[in-house]
Amino acid sequence: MNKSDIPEKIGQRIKKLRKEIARLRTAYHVGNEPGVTDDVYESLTRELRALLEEYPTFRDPNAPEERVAGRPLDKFQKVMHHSRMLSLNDVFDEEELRDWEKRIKKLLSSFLVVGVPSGTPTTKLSYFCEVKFDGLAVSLIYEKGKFARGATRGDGFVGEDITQNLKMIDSIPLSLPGLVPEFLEVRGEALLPKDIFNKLNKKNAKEGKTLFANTRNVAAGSLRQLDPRLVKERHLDFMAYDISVTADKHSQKHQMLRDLGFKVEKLEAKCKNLEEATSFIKKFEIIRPNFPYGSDGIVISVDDIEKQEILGAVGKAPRYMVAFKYPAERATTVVKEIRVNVGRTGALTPLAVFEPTLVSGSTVSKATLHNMDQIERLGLQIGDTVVIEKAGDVIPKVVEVLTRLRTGQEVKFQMPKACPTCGGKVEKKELVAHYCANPKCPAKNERFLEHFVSAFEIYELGPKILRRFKDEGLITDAADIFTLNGSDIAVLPRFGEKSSQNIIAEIQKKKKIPLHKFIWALGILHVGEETARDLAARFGSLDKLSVASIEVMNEVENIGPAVSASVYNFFRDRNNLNFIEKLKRNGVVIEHHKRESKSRKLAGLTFVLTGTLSRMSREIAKERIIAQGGKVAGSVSSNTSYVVAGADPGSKLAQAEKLGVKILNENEFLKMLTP
DNA sequence: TAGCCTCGAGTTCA
DNA sequence: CTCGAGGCTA
Repeated sequence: MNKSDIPEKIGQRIKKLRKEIARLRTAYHVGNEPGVTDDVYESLTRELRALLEEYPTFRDPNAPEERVAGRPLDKFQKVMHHSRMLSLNDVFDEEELRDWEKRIKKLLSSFLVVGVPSGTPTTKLSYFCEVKFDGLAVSLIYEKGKFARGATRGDGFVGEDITQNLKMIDSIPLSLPGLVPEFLEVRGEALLPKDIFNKLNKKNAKEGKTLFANTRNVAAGSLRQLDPRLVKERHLDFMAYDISVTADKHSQKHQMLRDLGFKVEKLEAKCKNLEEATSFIKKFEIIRPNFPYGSDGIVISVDDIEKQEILGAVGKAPRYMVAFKYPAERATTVVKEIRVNVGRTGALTPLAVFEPTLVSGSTVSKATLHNMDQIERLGLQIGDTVVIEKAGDVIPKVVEVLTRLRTGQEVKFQMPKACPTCGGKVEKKELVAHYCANPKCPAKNERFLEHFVSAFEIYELGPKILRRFKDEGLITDAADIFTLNGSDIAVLPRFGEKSSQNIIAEIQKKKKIPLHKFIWALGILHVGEETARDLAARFGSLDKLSVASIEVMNEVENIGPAVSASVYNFFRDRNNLNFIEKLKRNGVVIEHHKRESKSRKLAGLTFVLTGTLSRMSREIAKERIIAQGGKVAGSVSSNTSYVVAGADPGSKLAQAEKLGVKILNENEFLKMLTP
């Protein structure tokens, strides 16, 4: 929200947020409604809190966000906890973590060292880091070594007695070995492993039932079941993290729990300082996606229990412990503007611009909306609050519009009637796409230049440099690139002698180009990398291709009427022929298509590459597969022969596993490549 | 002619 | 990565 917004608007936003948050809360508790996930709920709550912080006048002691936690349900017996079950304060980045350290050090110094003025940092603090599980906090009571009672956290003071259900969890010991205190309390998290969650959802999908949103919902839902047999079927797990015995260090308690036969996560760290804690946080961030249990963060505590006691708790959270929360997978934000980009073909693509928002570890400020249809499907208007996520953890995507948060001030978006860059006429071709009809549109030309140099693999010429060359009048079309000389470039500010020489050398090196790359570079409508290869293989030279009839082209595999017409028309256009002539004049040499190489050992096989290969780039891997008669596809299907998985593989690996496609690691793949 | 599969084109952030 | 559309197949 903008600071210049008048308070009245803020007040309305707060009201709307409160209402929607309340609605989501009941939907979650009563109706098990999927769709909107916890992330969305939390994202909205965060906005509300931030607004209230800035505009405290809107605070309302009776508002739902001031309530500490949900009330215990009536179905189960209520039990009083022996000591309050605290929850944790959250920090969302390193800076907030350092602020926390500053606060506790200041507190400790004023308590510990008499005579030292408060504010002086104490000696070093050591920390303990552990995984924060995404489950349900549970307290277990052991009397004379026997499991006597177990309860949920409830509101922290009073929880629900779910002893019967907890007994169904195999990893909760019913009796403890050796000599143990007469009364013992163990705290930990009841949760559902991810693989069981996935199986459960697969089964639900098969039976047409609604899917569970996440592992925590299942764990919480299961433990609320009145029939313990249902709980047994769910195969819940229990991870312990605290025990009511005296110890010097929190880390020692973990060891005691292990000795007593509790399951305690192995991944933990004793840290000498906050830097070590941060590196543990970073380490787990990488592991997290493949971690067997759901987790949304790391718990960092002051390891020394004596110091913990000095620090104590404020409100419902201890001061000696914080939860570092990883950024959510989904977040909400407000669409400020819908911008329109012009592509190489003149296609107009709308782009949503919104307040920079942290999602899945990076700050996102825009997302493509593809086309008008997509906007209508979403029902998106400018000013709407939307849910965003990152598809495959990379590309931002608008998932949904929260129409309930509308103020009535939203503005409907319309495709411009004129091209946003050149003012040219906009035509609606086919069903959905809009195009700028002006052949001289500067945006179109720029996109074409970028495409052209990337097909020629002239890596030194990025979009920014191309643009400058164009603005400075060094080039008017793509063919001019090949007659550039070093002194022209070196004149420009911020270009040195060396960098201009590099650019020139690179361009000269790339003058020779294989036929298929050249065809691709021309940017013929419907002719991409693959089709260009097919054409090159069939016709062998540009001259033959340029005179080919529609009928002959139609005979080529994978080429139908739309493509052949487009190619045919391209070579009947005088401008295009002139352009090709100019390229040749300027020194471009088109290598004739080489006959298939001797090795055809990969013929008939289709590969899909995912992740990073250590010994070669993806581009080279692709070339080598094709050189041996194989094919490379972009996505995994039942037709895929092999998926080659490098480091950090993407979702394609999971897809391969699902479809039972064979997976190769880099070494196996290399073996297959060498004849 | 419907329903796959593939390709093309446009896209984001660090 | 995603959407639309071209090409192939049943």
